[in-house]
Amino acid sequence: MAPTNRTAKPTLAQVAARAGVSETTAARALRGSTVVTRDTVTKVEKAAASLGYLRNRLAGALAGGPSNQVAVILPSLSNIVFPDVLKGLEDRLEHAGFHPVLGISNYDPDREENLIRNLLAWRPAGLVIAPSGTTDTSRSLLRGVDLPVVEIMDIDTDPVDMAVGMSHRGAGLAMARHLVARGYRRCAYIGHDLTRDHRAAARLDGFRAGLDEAGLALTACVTLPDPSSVAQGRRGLAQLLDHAEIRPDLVYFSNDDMAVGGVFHCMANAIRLPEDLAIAGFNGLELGQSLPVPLTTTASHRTRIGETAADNILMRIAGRDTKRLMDVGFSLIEGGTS
Amino acid sequence: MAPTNRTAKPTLAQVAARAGVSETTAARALRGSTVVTRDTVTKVEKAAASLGYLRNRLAGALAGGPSNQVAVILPSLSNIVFPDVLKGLEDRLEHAGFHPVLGISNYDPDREENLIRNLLAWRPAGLVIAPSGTTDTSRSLLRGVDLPVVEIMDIDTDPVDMAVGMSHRGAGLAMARHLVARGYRRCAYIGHDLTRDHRAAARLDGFRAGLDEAGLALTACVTLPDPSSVAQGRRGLAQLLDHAEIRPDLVYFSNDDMAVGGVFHCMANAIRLPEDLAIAGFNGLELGQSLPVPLTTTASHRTRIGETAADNILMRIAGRDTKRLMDVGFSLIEGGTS
DNA sequence: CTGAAAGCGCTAACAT
DNA sequence: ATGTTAGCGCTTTCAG
Repeated sequence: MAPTNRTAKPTLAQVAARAGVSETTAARALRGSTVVTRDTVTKVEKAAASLGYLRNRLAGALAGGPSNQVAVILPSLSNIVFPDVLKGLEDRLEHAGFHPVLGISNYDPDREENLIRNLLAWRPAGLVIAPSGTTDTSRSLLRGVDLPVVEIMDIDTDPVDMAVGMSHRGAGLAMARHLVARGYRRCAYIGHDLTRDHRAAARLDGFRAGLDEAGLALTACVTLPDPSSVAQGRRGLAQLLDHAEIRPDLVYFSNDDMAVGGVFHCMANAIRLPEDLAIAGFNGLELGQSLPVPLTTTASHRTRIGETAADNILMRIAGRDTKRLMDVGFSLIEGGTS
Repeated sequence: MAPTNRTAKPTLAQVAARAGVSETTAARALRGSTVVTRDTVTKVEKAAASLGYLRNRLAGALAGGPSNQVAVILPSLSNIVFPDVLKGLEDRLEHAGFHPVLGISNYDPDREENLIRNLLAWRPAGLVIAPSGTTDTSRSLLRGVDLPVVEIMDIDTDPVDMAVGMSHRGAGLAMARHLVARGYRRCAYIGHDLTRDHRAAARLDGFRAGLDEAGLALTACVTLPDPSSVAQGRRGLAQLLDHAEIRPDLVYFSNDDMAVGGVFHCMANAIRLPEDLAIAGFNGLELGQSLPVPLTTTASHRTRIGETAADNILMRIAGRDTKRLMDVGFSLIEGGTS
């Protein structure tokens, strides 16, 4: 009853032998093929259990069976944004018996290219990637493979296969229009490292366009070299208010982490929100909405992006058709900080 | 120069043929074996590139080559804690050319057991698990395999192979002693679902023991049925202050997310910290330390746990010896909320 | 409903 | 330094 040997893994052949059937039948029984007799299934299952048999999917996948691995490439795990996406992905994959194989590109296109190559070497059933300045080589690698590929987060560019996300430029634009309509005129921006995070850059671009429509321009634009964080946002606002020639009536932050830092700076310095200063962020994190005064921001539907990406990978594996572009949209949250 | 065919993946045999060498030599060249002539390496690499060859690790691993996959099983991705661990893991694995294959148990022992089985079927080079009430079957599965296994987060129980983490009971105990020494006497507790999160339960247990040493007991103990969150913490404190018969001078929260919610409740209701009420959390998240008044809490070294786990998996793969128990410790952060 | 044969693409031995 | 041989453990044909 106990596994006989801790090193030599029992094989299907051994299970078959013990059950007194052929390897083929044993395989069919174990995978729940309907053609096998209930009787044989029981026999084989008993044999497998008694040997402590553990299916070897390496062999299975090599022999032409399906893989249940999906390569997932994300730029970072440092704030909650990508874990939220991953959660959505994992959840749907899990329910279908699939597993994500993870790679973190750290916003580095070369590392990303490497990851693609390494993960494809495992012949996954699909690939999901949140691109970070993808190289031509990367794109041609992805184009050359015969498996469903979903590019996530962004739908502003033309995907190799499928894309799930939202328009970041559109989100920045919508926020600018909204704030201009509410009467803000002296808008400043505080962001993190934009050369790496091109989606944040797209939002800023859209925001600028929205101001421009009203004949306005940013009164100040601070970008800090480090990744976004609450501490960074707090520091950024302190710096901006110290040095800016024009005192802004609103600050648009590159994301909610940064914006919450701004809110904390205001709290600590008796700057009233939104009377003295308005603040807006991006993402719609729970954190921002739980503040004493909820943050004005744009909700990005991160988990839904993950779920939709997974669902479409799974659909394609099942042989069904999918759309090329899936826009999960965004929603403006009118909080109390503006 | 372009990949010849998008479906039929070129094999090593084809590369070898085109380079005019044997399969073995081609393999050696491609994997950077030192015995091959620089000349042949060039030839083979050229052939591989021209065919758009992509290594098939399924075949390699099946044939006895090394796997570079490491199974990783975590209970959740919903707050930043496990993503932080995963980040540490991924970072170190990545640098060694390894990839995590992920499973999320959702704090469900049965799902965990399933994940173990499914992930082991891919014959990973190692396995890292943050157990959630692991079943006997799970433990015997893990004991029966021939690969390095690290149980992470907790070192309060005896590991199957290796364990990396800290004593959660110890953290609760240390916090209680610290707060008692600072003069707090009416301590309450607010937590999330403890039946699922046994590490939070261990902290509470330690905290109680610490109070007990001073002849004290919790004046109130609220546990909410849902997962932890800022909103939940805020609600919990509101509820506690409404209903508690004894007004506490301190509330220990199950973690920082919850504690930050408590801080927000105080801010919104003009409850002064720490004069009217003191608050303590657990984890040492950046969020809590960026508050206008930094949170009193215990720093758990989450990323370090991930890094250490990965390092030890890698050491064992390299054939080196490792310790059974690795305590990364914790550190008390004396913030301004106590 | 079950079985026999062939082979997935690679790597580790063992030659040479 | 390179080649030959023999599988790894399974799944897919194709036959009964």
